[in-house]
Amino acid sequence: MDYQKLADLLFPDVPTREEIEARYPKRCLKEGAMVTRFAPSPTGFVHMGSLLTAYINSLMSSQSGGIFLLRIEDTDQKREVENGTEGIIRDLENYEITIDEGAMVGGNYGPYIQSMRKEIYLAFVKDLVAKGLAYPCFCTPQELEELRQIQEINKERIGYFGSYSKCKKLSLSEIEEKLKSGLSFVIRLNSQGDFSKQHTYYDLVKGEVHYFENDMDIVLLKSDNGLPTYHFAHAVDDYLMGTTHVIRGDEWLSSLPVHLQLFETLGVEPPKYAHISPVMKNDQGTIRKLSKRKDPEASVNYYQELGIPVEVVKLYLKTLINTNFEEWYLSDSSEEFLFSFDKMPTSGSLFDVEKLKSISREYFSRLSKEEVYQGLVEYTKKYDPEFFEIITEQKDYTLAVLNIEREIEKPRKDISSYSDIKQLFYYMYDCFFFSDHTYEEVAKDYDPAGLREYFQTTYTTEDSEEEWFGKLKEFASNYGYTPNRKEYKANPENFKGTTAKFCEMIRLMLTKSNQSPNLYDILKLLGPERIEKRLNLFIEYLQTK
RNA sequence: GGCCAGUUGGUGAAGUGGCUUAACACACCGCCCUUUCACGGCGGCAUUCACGGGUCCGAAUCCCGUACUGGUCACCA
Repeated sequence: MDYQKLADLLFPDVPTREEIEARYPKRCLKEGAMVTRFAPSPTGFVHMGSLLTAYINSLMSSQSGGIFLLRIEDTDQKREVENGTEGIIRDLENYEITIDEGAMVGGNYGPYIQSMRKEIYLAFVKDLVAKGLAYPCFCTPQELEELRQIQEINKERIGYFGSYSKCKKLSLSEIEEKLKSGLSFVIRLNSQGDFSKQHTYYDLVKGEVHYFENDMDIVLLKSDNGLPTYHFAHAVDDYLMGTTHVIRGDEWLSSLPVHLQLFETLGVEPPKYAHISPVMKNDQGTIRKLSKRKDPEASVNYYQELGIPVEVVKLYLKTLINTNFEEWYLSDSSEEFLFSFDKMPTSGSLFDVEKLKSISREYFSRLSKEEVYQGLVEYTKKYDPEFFEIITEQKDYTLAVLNIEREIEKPRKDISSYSDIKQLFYYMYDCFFFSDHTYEEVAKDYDPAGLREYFQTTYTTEDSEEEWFGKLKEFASNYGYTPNRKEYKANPENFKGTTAKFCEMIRLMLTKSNQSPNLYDILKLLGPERIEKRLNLFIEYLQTK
């Protein structure tokens, strides 16, 4: 068979492989620099699993001084979503994952959208056909279905291979005839693989994996639009784009033999592969992949709506990528942390929102009041306009509120998201305090007279915290609240309660809640006027009880 | 169903033949500190690494089998 003739017949006006290759010179990067890529379909959004993949790719390239590129795999038009690419880029931007080159960003190895690379794939396919390594197949979906059924009945492997590859046996004139009659065709690989031969591959994450050579004549070029299949596009693109490391989900592990074979057939070096395990979820006892459709926490927007900072999600992802990262982060080490493939988990890890929130609390506790304020402004602007108004009108006051037990050696760790803040500090704002909330349970023996007297005679805004507390104790003590717990425990009937009880009243009066940060700070910030109003309300409330 | 991979507390996991009476972190529990809640401190939480067998002086670590979980078997990526 004259393969060159066949190639010309099939693809008359297509550039040569050499012409294409000339456009993609070898990259000049320093030793060890990784060229990685994120290659999603343009489905319009990035979910937690793909964000993790993208992030690992980005991390590995940037820490090695390499390139991270974004390629859009839009060879399946059925999957395409309007503005799908923009959505992906927006999500990556939100997560501050920098794309060095790629779709909508540009670069010297483009185009980075596969549908725009049609002639490139054609050139490579033509080259393979001319070498007898690929051939046209005219089998209809019905024929393939029949073949599958036969193989199923015979308990054979399913696929287009060996003696089942009937189009491989077509003569040139037969092909010519079919073409003339306008039959549509795909281009298949003429597989040289031997399924009985086993090899070992060293995956960067999974370690040694064993596989058999591929002997299936897989489809390279699809019939409908002349676009390549994923497998072929992957080989061609990553070769031309100079990808050194393919980091992808481990659902691809089983097609690794095909991909390795494709690179071999093209006569080029394959990239190194790292197959990462998916993020899982325990769904009422069954463990499965985190699903965008079923799990709200799989959506990257979920965290933005909750007000969990991007940095926190990234921090959490980093702990999933390499668990020793967390130890490093907590240790405040000045040394740079380097991620490594062999520390990545080989089996899927469960996504733990509790852990993420804990990381978030730690993160928030390290922020300055300005940083929290800034983040809160951005968050409320989008998700809570009412609160936004209030905090921008009362900026300095809000700053002071946010600084309660912050910027000290052991700051509070009770904020896990921007949406927590309003709930945590509502009582610092009259508009919320007086409208939305009710007092938490009130003990029967609260003594409003004592409270009133305390504020009339003893409390002053001038005192330092120690002075304040000293005076409070003294006052409460004279009023029957002992500062001595043991004494109280021994003879409870002799006292109205302990200092704690007295503080409890103040706290309830100020916040309607029986838990809050340090009273001293709250009193000071609220100021005499607000205190007076709250005192009156509280006493009124107690009298109705 | 075939093939491939994985399986260490409630969770993420360290661990690569003796330094492991299994690190660290989250969660949980107890105590201490204390004006509440947090924070912080101290302690508890796997006598055992899915199960069964084997190799070895010695196994979570190596080998075999079983179970379970996941992935994959498209002109989808």
